Amino acid sequence: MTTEKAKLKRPQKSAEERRHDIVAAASELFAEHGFQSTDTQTVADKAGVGKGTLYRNFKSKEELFKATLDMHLDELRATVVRARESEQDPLEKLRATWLAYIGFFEQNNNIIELFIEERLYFRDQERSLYFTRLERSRDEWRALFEDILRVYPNDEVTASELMDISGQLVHGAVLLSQHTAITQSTRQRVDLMMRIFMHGFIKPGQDNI
Amino acid sequence: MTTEKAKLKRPQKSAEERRHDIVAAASELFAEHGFQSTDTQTVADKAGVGKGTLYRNFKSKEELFKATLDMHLDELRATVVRARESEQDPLEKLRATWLAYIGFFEQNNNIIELFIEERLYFRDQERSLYFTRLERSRDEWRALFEDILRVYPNDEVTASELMDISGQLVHGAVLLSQHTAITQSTRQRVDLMMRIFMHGFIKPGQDNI
Amino acid sequence: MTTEKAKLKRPQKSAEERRHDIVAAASELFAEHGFQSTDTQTVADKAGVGKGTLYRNFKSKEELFKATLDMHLDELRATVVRARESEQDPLEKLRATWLAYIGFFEQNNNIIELFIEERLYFRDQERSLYFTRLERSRDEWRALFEDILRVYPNDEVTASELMDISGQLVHGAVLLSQHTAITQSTRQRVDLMMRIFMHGFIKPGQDNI
Amino acid sequence: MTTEKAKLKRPQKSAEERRHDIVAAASELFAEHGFQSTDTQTVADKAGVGKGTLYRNFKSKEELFKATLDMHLDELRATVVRARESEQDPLEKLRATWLAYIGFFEQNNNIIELFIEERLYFRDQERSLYFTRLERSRDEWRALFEDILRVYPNDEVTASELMDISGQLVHGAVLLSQHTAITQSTRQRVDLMMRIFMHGFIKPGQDNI
DNA sequence: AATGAATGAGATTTCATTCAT
DNA sequence: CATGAATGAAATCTCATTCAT
Repeated sequence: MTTEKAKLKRPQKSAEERRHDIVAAASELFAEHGFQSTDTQTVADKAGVGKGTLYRNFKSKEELFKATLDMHLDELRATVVRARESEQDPLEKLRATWLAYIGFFEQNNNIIELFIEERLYFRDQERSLYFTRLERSRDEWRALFEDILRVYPNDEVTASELMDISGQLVHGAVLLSQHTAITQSTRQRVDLMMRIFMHGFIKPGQDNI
Repeated sequence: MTTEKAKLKRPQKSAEERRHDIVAAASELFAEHGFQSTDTQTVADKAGVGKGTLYRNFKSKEELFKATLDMHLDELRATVVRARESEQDPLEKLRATWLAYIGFFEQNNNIIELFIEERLYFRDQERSLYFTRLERSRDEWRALFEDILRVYPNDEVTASELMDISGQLVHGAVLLSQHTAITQSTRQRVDLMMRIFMHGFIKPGQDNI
Repeated sequence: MTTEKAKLKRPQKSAEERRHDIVAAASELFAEHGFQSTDTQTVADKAGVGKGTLYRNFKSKEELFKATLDMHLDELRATVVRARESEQDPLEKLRATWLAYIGFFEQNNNIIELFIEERLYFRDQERSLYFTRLERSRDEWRALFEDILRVYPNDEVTASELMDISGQLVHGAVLLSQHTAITQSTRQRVDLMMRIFMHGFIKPGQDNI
Repeated sequence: MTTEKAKLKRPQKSAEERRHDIVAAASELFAEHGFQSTDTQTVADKAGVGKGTLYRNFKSKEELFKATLDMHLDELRATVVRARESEQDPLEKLRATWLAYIGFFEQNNNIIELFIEERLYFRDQERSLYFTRLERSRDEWRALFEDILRVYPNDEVTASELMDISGQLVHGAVLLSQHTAITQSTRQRVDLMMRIFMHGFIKPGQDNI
């Protein structure tokens, strides 16, 4: 009788925890091998659940994949928001945000590839999760650049344009970071980005000599 | 009329042509569906050859995939070199090269994803083709930035650093171009990139007001 | 009636039974068409399982083939041991063993061909299962012939030699039995073998007339 | 013009020779890897001809296989007949024939497996070539044993029975020779076979002690 | 007549998903 | 509700045979 009770208690983990375990396991495996090369059996094993449980929680491998992307996107957003709010000065907000963004992808190896894979596989079905979210946060980014332009007025450039260049710098950094010999710290790289972004590489007055 | 007759006979293409047909078909399909989701039968059909022919020319699906990447990389290199040599002024060389680079990926839709897929699937086996090539052309890029710095001396930045920022801008542009609502022409975007890269967004003298 | 109900439900066989079903089906098909000409789909169909089940139980077609051979070798050994132990007198043991051996191959049509196929296909990989087992049982056979020589001493022949001749007679019988018009029963053939083996065909005293 | 002539002379080999080259190449390969595992490309390469030529000479791989078997059977028959005719005394004829038979298979490694493979693959179609031939030569064998029985009369055994035992001994020897540690020469083994075949292993007078 | 590139049916094996227990 | 054995569609690759040159 007492053992009965014990038995019932075993699968004590809440549904929420179960889902989380699975997503965590899946996340690592997807990042390591990609979506197609990761097999559901391996995910189930790593999560410590049966394959049936996996399918009770996620309608399909695809949905599981998207759930892992979602999880990472939530983390990314939280990281970025935290960074932005840690500073007062608009330029320092920008620096902190860039640092957070690039740092996030450095710590979550291969994640950027996952977002790109999604584009390949589920192209037909809908818009990519990553870029949907990116879109959604555009206004926040734009606001940041508008703040910056308020401090450093420049009627030859718009907040949108700065936002685009910023996006390119950051995504370029993320994409290349794993493959360029990393001789500098992320901090140093971000500082360089800031310098060029702010002043360019041409010294004032040197211009059209 | 006389060529018509020739066309009706089946196997009168040279081996070279055959390989090319296959790679061309594969290229489109890989770009559209990715490596794993592309079926060798479909490739053969699209190339207008039997599956056996495909396997006579390429030892495996993987080898075919890599041949596809190689072909694109050859094209990319040719495009970029042509652009660079079309201008005399170092800054104009840079502008032309950026334009060519981004233009190439705009015209070859989804190709960047293929290079990223390669990273995911064949990670264990060897270095990615794309980044191997990138590495190989670093010296040419660096030389360009050294030329530029000769014209616009600046001892606060190195050619390597400019090269890194340039790489970020370009790859960021490629990655984002397919997903950002494109309101400007590539030309306009490159001009903006040049402006910021050269002068930053902060007007001289405004600095730390 | 109650069992009827159980039968209708699909997967209620034990893992052991499943494996056995598959091996049984495979055995028949291999014996009929040989290893290479037997299609795994056909085996699965005949066993009443899906192809996936077959591969869950046996890593490859080859492993299935070997499992089949193993099963038959187990049966053969059991048959032979049983026969040998059914008699007390050494010569009667021999007769019973021969009978069992030949009878086994008569009842398991084409099995000898399977053992020979194994030799052909897997030559490079390892020693043939059949001959490995044969080797292993040599001591038992030799012991039998030593017993016999104890009863009928003959210093012109060794137990090993008798064993060799016995082996030839038995394997020759197995090989030929399916192809010679069988006018006699196995029993009669074994009796003839015994007569010649014991006394030869030349009557005493007739020798070199 | 003169070179023209030279060109025409190139494929100087007669059709007969070509066929022979192909069969010779095929024979080795079939013996080494078996029928199914031998591929026609390899045969063509080894024979030094194109695959088309192979198919001009033999309707199918199967026909080529049978042609190689036929060739070996012709050789076997010639060898055996030569041996038989080399002796006058019936018993010596037998000894010589056995020796030739076993020697033939010792020199043509794995050939016995080929005959057995034929049984497996072409079972449905017709009688095996080997056993068809065996059948055909039965009369000659029987005549030999009748001769022997004329010299050593024994009304307890028939020529047919002796022939069967002889067949078993010989085929058993062939089958086992490649797999038993061969400590004796073929000659020695045949002598032992003769001794037992003639007198058995039981000394006269010892019989039912 | 000889060649060997092209063909495609067919074979093995994998793996996402289901479902009886 | 959890499990994992069972499933079979689908994918890669091979190889006997054909046929244009």
